[in-house]
Amino acid sequence: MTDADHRTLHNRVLAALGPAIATGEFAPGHVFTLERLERDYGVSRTVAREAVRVLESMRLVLSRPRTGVRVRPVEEWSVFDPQLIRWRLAGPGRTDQLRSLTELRAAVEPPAAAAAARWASAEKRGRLLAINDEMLAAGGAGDLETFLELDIEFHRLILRLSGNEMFAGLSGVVAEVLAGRTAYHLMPHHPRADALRLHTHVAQAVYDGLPKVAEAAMRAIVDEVVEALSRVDGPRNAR
Amino acid sequence: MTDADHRTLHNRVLAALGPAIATGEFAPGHVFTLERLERDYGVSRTVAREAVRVLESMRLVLSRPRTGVRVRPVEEWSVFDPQLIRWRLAGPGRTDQLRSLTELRAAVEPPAAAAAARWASAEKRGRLLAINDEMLAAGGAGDLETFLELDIEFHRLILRLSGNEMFAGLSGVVAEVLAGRTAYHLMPHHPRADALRLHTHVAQAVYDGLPKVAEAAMRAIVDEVVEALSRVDGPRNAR
DNA sequence: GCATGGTATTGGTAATACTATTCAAGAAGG
DNA sequence: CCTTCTTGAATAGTATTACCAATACCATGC
Repeated sequence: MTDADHRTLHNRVLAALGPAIATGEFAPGHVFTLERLERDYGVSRTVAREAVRVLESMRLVLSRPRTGVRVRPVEEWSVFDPQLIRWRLAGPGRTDQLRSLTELRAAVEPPAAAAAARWASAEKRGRLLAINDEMLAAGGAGDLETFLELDIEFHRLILRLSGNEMFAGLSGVVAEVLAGRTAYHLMPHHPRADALRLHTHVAQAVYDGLPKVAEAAMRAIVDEVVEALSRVDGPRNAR
Repeated sequence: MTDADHRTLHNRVLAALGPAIATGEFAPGHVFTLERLERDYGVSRTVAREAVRVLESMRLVLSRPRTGVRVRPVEEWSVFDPQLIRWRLAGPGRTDQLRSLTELRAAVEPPAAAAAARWASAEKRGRLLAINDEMLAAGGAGDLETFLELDIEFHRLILRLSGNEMFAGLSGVVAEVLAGRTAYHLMPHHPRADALRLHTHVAQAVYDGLPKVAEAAMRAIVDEVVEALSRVDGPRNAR
């Protein structure tokens, strides 16, 4: 959610340069030099180099002597880098990014719910029921802001309870997606009654240790989310 | 597959420091200074800082004045960073990493196969059948090396054909897993007849534009892989 | 076509000044 | 006494600058 620490200069350069590359303003193949960065952002060579090194580790650019810094083809980018995801969500490609992330959610969350039902400890499974209760309350009261927070917490907890580090590593991404689809008004941001019921099913199934039920309920949730995104944003091929 | 470019000094520092952190030798909470890096690796301050910046962008460490560079808790790491995944696969935690990545594969590849069947163009779907033919040939001839290469290419193509950037972004990871489980001898590296048949089903279903069939066949493949990993490596709770 | 050398640009070092953060000592107040 | 707040020094990262080395592109000329 929070952007990278802007206290350091190289992060400020990244905050300008990263989005420029991520949104395609500096398209793949585009070349710039360190000196250019020094002039454009009024920073020293050291700082410019640090920024480039970070972009390099994200596989956004390639730096070579005599050539300069070249933007790499999109297929080579580390598209799972949280920073890069945030940059793309903030730019004009946010709809595409949101769609691909939502499809990723739809793939991962059902198995994650199943794993949580199988492996999670009793105490933590209880927390899921508690959050669900709060969600029902906030949803009924029409308090959309806290509902969003609880929704994020619910899905984050499922991913953590799965006991799989990779699944858990997606919790930040899922939070971005949940926040993003309301922030960008791409979804009807009204908690629907059937969605709420399905969350209860997931929580209860995880609590009762029923992997298949948890997986099916979660799949119903995410499939509906993918559907809703198509309705609002147009079907996939019509982009 | 290939490690990061070792031509630059900061990458050589990373090649030593990264694995040390990734494998827990430098545990979370551990603190070191730039001066320490300068002395240990015989590099200048500039190079040491560049290495730290990269680790920082992977969320492995936090650098603060007066404190030094502190290793962050594992839950905060960017576990999808390809570099980090490679470091962990090379260390003592490779079994756990392989298991979590395999579960990730199992979650993502079936939906990816379905998406490929829905959206991919005719020409590229044909390539899938061709690779499958080669796989059958190599498998029959007992040529395990080229079989592995083709297997990697097969799964990479599915992920690319899905038309989802995030799925496609996992193709490198899947390649690591496929290569890793034979390299570390954690799998019986004999292509099984039923696995081969299932690959054919996937290729044919994608070619014929049958998402549900492609998804089911792929799910059969990856579920068997997860099963096999449990058999060889022990069930998940007995780690 | 192919060698070859000039040159632009990054790679790396070193010295130095600045700045943020911590921590301890001491003062002020309860 | 004990607690809390201020103050200041020590420490380590942050940033700048200048300079030399290495590299790889590219034009030139054979």
